[in-house]
Amino acid sequence: MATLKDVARLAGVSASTVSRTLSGNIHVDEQTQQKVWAAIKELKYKPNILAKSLKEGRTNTVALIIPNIRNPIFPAVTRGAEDTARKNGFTLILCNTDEDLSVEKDYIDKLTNRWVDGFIFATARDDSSHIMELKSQGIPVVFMIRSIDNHSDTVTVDNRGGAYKAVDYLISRGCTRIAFINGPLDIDLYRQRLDGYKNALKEHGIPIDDRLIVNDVNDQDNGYHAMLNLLDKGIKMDAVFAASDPKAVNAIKAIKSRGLSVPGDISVIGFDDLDIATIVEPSLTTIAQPAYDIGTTAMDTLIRLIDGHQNAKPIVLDTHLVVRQSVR
Amino acid sequence: MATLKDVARLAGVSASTVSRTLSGNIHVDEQTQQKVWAAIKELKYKPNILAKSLKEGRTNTVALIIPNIRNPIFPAVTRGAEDTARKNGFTLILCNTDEDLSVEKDYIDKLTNRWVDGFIFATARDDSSHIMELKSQGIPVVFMIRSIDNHSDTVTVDNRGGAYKAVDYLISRGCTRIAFINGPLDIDLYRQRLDGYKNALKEHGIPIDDRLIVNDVNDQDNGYHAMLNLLDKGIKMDAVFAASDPKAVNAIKAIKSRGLSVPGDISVIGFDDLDIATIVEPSLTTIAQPAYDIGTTAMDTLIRLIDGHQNAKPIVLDTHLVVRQSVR
DNA sequence: CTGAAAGCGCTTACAG
DNA sequence: CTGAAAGCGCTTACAG
Repeated sequence: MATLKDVARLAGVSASTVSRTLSGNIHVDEQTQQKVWAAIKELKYKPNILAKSLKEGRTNTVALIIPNIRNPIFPAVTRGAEDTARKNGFTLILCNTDEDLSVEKDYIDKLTNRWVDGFIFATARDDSSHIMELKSQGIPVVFMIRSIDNHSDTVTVDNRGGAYKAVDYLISRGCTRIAFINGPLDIDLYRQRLDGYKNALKEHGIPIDDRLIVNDVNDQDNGYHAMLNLLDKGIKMDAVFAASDPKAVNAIKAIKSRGLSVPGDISVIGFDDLDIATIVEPSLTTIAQPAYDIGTTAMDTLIRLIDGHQNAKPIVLDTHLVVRQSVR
Repeated sequence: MATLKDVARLAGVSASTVSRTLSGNIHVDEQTQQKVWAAIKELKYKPNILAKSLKEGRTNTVALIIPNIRNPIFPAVTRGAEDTARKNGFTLILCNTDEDLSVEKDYIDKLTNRWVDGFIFATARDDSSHIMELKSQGIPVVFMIRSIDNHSDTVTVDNRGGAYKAVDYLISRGCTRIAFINGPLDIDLYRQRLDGYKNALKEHGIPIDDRLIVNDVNDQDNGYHAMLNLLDKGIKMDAVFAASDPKAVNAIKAIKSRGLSVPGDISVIGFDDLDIATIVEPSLTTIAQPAYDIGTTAMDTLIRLIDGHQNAKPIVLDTHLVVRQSVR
């Protein structure tokens, strides 16, 4: 492949001049420019980005670390992050960890070393001290969807409020025995949704029954057996709040598999508003989060950080109720 | 951040020696190594991968270009590609084009310039001459899922055979008026599936009725209105073969929306075997493709290419019928 | 407006 | 086994 020097030689100028006409921010004589461009075309020259980045100390590349590419919420969020990255001249590297900490650490190791200008993490858990360490080294880091504490470079949704809305809606439809299928509590958003669930019950004077709460549902089973369990124990319930749409879909499957009907016997409400919410039957009533906007906002925040600005406050986006057929 | 030189200075050795103890393939005195490692630890030194790659002319990074991250077949395939990349010490950059040629060209421009050692494309169309040009420049390129001609570095599925199986099965269940909801014909796999569809009909002596064939269904609508149209025209049919699971799901939605039942009035069969096949009601009978294996095989093929080997033949993986509830 | 030179942070023949 | 030097392909003060 042709290099800067090859172009310079063919055009009869110095390497500096080629570099300058390429960058465009220093004046180069018209005549000279013509010769340079001609040489570039003839040699099909493309600058070596590695060399450029090494010199400039910046790659215009950012990494987005997601925990599970097969959970559709992440592709949805990714689209927003991608579009915003592109709009600002950044390339996005997408890394999927499958919730595996060692995979995540490998990616960080590889990418930290000047490959990328910054990170967005959608993988934070309470034990993510390795990410905090990155941050403390001065590497731009933004937390998205999940966060580990209240620092400023964070884009999340109002999980407490969203969960409250879900449960409040169920209660308004006459439900009083409301089960909660929740994710692992070492992820803050599940703690927050649990809070919202409890708050709503309390405010309506409905006692909290711990037997109705299942935390720590993992990604493999994703609520199917958790729901089956609840059903088979004979615990009375008239509704289920699932902390994500995939969990809600699995809960519906489980309920049906026991010969019960949704929402006839048990109402189900989810959290996300993914495509599957309109595929499952009955279609899923759920709390919508603005996936695309989460992505764009997180990327904007990261780019500001890379450009040396400070971000004032954590950003918390709103959720809203989408009523479909799964609540009576 | 600390550099090689900083480490060398602290350890009281030359940069060469640090580099050698790091690489591990040239003998360095035990004593010296100890000093070097101590310095590395103390300074928290991490090598600058940019500089390393520039020198070595290789980044151990590969790009996977996919057309639509929200179509679950691509996340599924990506997992396989990722795992194989990691196993071989490569980092995977995932790029989503949203079927937009200009986005694709931007990615190629940026990544070709030494960012990546090779590409896997799942985006090939008949007009993808820009990809062939990459190949002709000697850059390792593998086609996956979609291909543009029969060259060796290609991992696809037996689309003709798969489509044949689908239609053959419908016929075996007594269907004779079989509609076909297909994708754009400038993508080879849809031409092949069309071939398989026609072959199966011919072999069973069933006339081909062009009014039953809808090609060029795009990703936005993805079959919903195509199906509605077919229904509203009053064209008689007892089955639908959809060229992908998302299209099949949308066809089912459309059929139901007209008050007809699946499979009572119309049987539906898909192609993919994604999670949504078990979410939709009735659960979807479909032709399964080995998504994860496609990913691993494509990545293996690319890595062989990067390592300077030739790949003998195009790889064509098999499909199989998964019977569920959507065919009577 | 342009060129020669230094340097980004590595690796690797070349000597010893 | 180890060091000094050259070089990967760029960019950018420094001179002129």
